[in-house]
Amino acid sequence: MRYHRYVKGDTVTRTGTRTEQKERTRRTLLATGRRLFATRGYAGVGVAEIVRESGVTKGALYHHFSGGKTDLFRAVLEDVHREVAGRVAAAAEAEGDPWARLKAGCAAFVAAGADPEVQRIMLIDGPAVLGWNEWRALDEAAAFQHLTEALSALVADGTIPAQPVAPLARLLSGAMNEAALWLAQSAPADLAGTQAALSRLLDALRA
Amino acid sequence: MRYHRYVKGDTVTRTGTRTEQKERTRRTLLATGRRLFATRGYAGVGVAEIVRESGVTKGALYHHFSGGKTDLFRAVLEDVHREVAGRVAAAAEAEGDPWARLKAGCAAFVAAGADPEVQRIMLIDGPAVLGWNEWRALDEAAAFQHLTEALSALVADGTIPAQPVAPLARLLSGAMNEAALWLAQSAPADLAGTQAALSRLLDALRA
DNA sequence: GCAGTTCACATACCGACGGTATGCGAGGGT
DNA sequence: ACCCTCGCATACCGTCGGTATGTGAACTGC
Repeated sequence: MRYHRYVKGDTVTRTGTRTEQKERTRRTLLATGRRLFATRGYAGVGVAEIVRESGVTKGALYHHFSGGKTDLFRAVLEDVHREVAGRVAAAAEAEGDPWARLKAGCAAFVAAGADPEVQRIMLIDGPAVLGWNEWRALDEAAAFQHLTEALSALVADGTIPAQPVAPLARLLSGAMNEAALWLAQSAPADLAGTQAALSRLLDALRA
Repeated sequence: MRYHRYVKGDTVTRTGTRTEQKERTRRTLLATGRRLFATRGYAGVGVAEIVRESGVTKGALYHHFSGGKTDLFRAVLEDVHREVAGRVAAAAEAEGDPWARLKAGCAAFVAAGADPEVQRIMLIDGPAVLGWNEWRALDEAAAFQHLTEALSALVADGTIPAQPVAPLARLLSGAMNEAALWLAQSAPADLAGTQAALSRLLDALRA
């Protein structure tokens, strides 16, 4: 029941069954990678540093993420995407009518994206590291889907004039991405102004 | 009046004065870098390949761009930004009234961004390589400025309700960036739909 | 038109980094 | 109690970005 790591110099002792330990190592790598990627960017951090701060070696990293640094980043990005999507969904579902849901979801997205940690990973390095196609696929499965659904509902009930929702959703998604990027590196005073501008933009969509 | 390059094996002969030759080398490096960065991305191309295809060595590259690969990319990105800004300005100035200028400029930007070469460099790798702050500064000096001026004019003449133009410009800029990204990797049929959605979004801004 | 200087490169070399092949030893099934 | 599994550790390699130094043609002043 004890996991004894094979180490040359000293002997590191770890606890738990093998699957527990595996999961713990994986989570540690994900957490360390996320922290480092967020603070210094994908290109600015090496795998040596990631494994060092995780208390493991490169062997462990490549065992869990066969694609190496890129695979680890992908996993981190997926986590971030899920987290943001969760926040957006929670904010939206707290509201009753479709219009309020849309505005709450958009505000939540901008607020979430304003987190610098989310930012650098999701909006800056994500497309560059994985390529825009793969990044888009991840986004599609996360927050973007909520946006499309909300817009569809609003078109269905006549709040927004009939039109294809897909291109509109892309435009709004891009607008909010940019808003989040701006907020992360400006005075917090701009948050109100940006949210207000977004709110006006959304209001303008109503017939 | 002849420039004789010092080479071990064979002897490459070049023509022109020293400043002419310098400028030619610089332009060649810029052109090669732009082509390679556009097709395979910043991380996907090495300096060895750039200088090989340029017919020079690393010494030349580091002589012209002391910051190395990053500096070359920055210079390429500035070129691309200038080019896009030029296209946008030309399209806008061809129109008479401010509203038509805005719409023409936006359409031109989306069309320009749809060029995959512009795309990868300006919208994907740009922020990741140089950092968002520096990227933003370049964009600010280029196409983004035209957008802000156009919006200011429309607010001044009452076409658009009075409001701070800066955050609105950022939202629209982000929307158009995303639109361009989408267009570059989708069927050309989507261009019409996206342009239509953007047009509707802009129309919605009018009081 | 010649001597000395400049400078636009070429060459050689280095450290760092991402990736891989292999070894090991504690779980865990039988 | 045995052996196989597998989650790592260790050692090693190729590549790549960057740098220090050399070189000779283009310029400068006399």
